[in-house]
Amino acid sequence: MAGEVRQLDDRKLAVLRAIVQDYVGTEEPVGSKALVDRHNLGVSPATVRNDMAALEEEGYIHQPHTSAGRIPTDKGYRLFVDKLAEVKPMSAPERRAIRHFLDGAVDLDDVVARTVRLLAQLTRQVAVVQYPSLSRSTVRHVELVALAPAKVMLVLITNTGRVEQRLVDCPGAVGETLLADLRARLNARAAGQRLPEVPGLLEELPALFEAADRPTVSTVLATLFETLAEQSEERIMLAGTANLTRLGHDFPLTIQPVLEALEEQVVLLRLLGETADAGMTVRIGRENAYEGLNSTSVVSVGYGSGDESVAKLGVIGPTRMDYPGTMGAVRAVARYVGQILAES
Amino acid sequence: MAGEVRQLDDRKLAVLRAIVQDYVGTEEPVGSKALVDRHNLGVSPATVRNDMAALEEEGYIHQPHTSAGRIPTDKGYRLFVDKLAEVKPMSAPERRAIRHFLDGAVDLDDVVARTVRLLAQLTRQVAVVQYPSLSRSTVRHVELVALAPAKVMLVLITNTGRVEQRLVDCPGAVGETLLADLRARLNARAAGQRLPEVPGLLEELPALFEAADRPTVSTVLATLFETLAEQSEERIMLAGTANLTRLGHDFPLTIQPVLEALEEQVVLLRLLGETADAGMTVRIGRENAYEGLNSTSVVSVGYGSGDESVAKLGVIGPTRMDYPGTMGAVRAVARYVGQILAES
DNA sequence: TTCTGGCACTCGGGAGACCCGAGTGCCAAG
DNA sequence: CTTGGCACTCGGGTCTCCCGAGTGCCAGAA
Repeated sequence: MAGEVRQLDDRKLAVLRAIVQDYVGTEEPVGSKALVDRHNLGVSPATVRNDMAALEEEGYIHQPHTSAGRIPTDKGYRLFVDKLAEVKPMSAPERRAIRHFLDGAVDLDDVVARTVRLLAQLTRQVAVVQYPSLSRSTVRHVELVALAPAKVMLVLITNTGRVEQRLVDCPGAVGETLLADLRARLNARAAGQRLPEVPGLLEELPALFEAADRPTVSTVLATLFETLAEQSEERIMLAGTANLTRLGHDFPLTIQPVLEALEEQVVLLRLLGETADAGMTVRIGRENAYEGLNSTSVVSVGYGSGDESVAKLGVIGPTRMDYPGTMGAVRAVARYVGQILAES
Repeated sequence: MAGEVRQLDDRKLAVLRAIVQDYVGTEEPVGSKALVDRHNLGVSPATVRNDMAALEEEGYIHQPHTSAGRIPTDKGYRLFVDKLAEVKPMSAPERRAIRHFLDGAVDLDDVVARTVRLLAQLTRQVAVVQYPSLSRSTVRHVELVALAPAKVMLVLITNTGRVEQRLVDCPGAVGETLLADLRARLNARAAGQRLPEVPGLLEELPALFEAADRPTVSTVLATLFETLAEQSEERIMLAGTANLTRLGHDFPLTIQPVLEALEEQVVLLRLLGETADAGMTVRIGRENAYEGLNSTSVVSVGYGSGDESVAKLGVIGPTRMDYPGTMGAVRAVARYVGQILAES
């Protein structure tokens, strides 16, 4: 008993796989008879019952009540996902549809909006897409534009195609030469650098200017830093909440905390933040830190324009979900979004 | 019978008011006995029953089944809202809380985000805020910035504080003098004008430039027009979907279409679009065009920085809602948002 | 050993039967 | 016009009963 991990033989694994598949399909506890009927396991129900007893002993499946069929536990799903399931690739028409749908996007926000809707539609679950985070992206260009004597517009362009702008109220009038000088120096130091590192690189910049100009320079820099900080607050878009209504019987109890979680961007961000940098992450039931999501699973993956993943996307659904299909859809969508980003 | 509109006497109206109030409070059909107990109408239950029969005859209330209490119909709520309800003003502490919460906003998007969450919290329903529409706002400034020989950044600033930018790939290198010239002419014609009118005003602009420069000018203008058009696509933010779970018994049937409606920005936009320009609009039950919202009411109002309303906000909840309170909250929030916008 | 058929047992949940009580409509008297 | 009285209705909670899917165990077969 203590610490002893028994090896499950192949047939027991096959039984577990069958249980998961049937349960996901029917949403009803599955019994030994039904199993042998629907999968040709080559053994009798009695044998399956013995295997089931063993699986239950090990905590992979569970009986709602005596004289009912079995349903997989979180641990059972975990084993299924880790060992028994093949990610189901999208069919060619599906891939074409994804491609086509995403190709219509006009700008970054539109890509994200389309992605999230697409994912919700494909998986028939709740889809979440985190925007490309600025913290990993780099400065492509900083532009300064005089709008009025003491008003300057600051524009930050990143390599991910994001453009952010701010109006700066300067302490005094700003000459065009000063502006040009500042712009040149800013870009010389910041261009190509990662956003979070920029403030450090610009620290002694004011010292290079004449004393009279320093307040202006400092003001502009302060606004720039603010923009950098604010924008690395990551944003989230979601879709498919209506799919929650298909959850089933214990409905109101389940949906309430989920909806609440979905409204808390912080929760969602943390959820996606736990995604491994490489490969797909599947968090099943109680593996999710947030307890409102204890009966849901989260399938998430990083995506990005190059090899590097700059942001995450994923799907939230009941633990009783079609893992192979969902994982296939998530992976495919992430891949195509990456391609789109790389092209633009 | 035919076409004859009977005048309801004061007591019948009082009975209707009491029915609405009680039903909103208890969510249960209200009977004659309970009514006289909770409101001192000065008459006996039997009398109330007669009045109820009359009200039912006129279609203001309705009996789920014989031997049950009455519940208001859409028509009943309509009469209640039009004639019987006073908008309930927010209390001083509430007003202070609203003010305080909104004052923390850092930019326009933040104002909208805070507003929608605040409204959801105050009303405990689903809140919807439409962004200040660009179609009514005017051009404050158009800026052109050369980023690379053939790359120009176009920035549009509106009087509502919105800033939109686009990168323009020009057919050839763009000189600084051309850019300055174009910028000056653009602003001379467009500044202060309403966005939808701008394209018309700039029509013959290319003709004023030398033939060699015209392709560039046209390209820039095309992008500008595109930005104007795209951005008058109005955007929407919503919050409080978790409040839908408090809807009650016939739950899954009700919530599904509502969630679907909420995901369709088009539906929401149309919904808010039906808001009257002045004053508050209340659409009750089947008065809503979209049939998924047949058992919900929408309370909406325009808001804006000046007298003019530039956008709409509102609340979606069950027909059985607290109209005076909801209307009070919606009005108060709209007013404060307007003030915030006016200040910035 | 491992599998299989047989068998007694369990128990969730659906189908009826039943009853309570809130609420009604109507009527006759005040 | 209002009121108290009264017979009637019927939704929905409770209780019981029963069915059948599913189980665990055991003894015999492979």
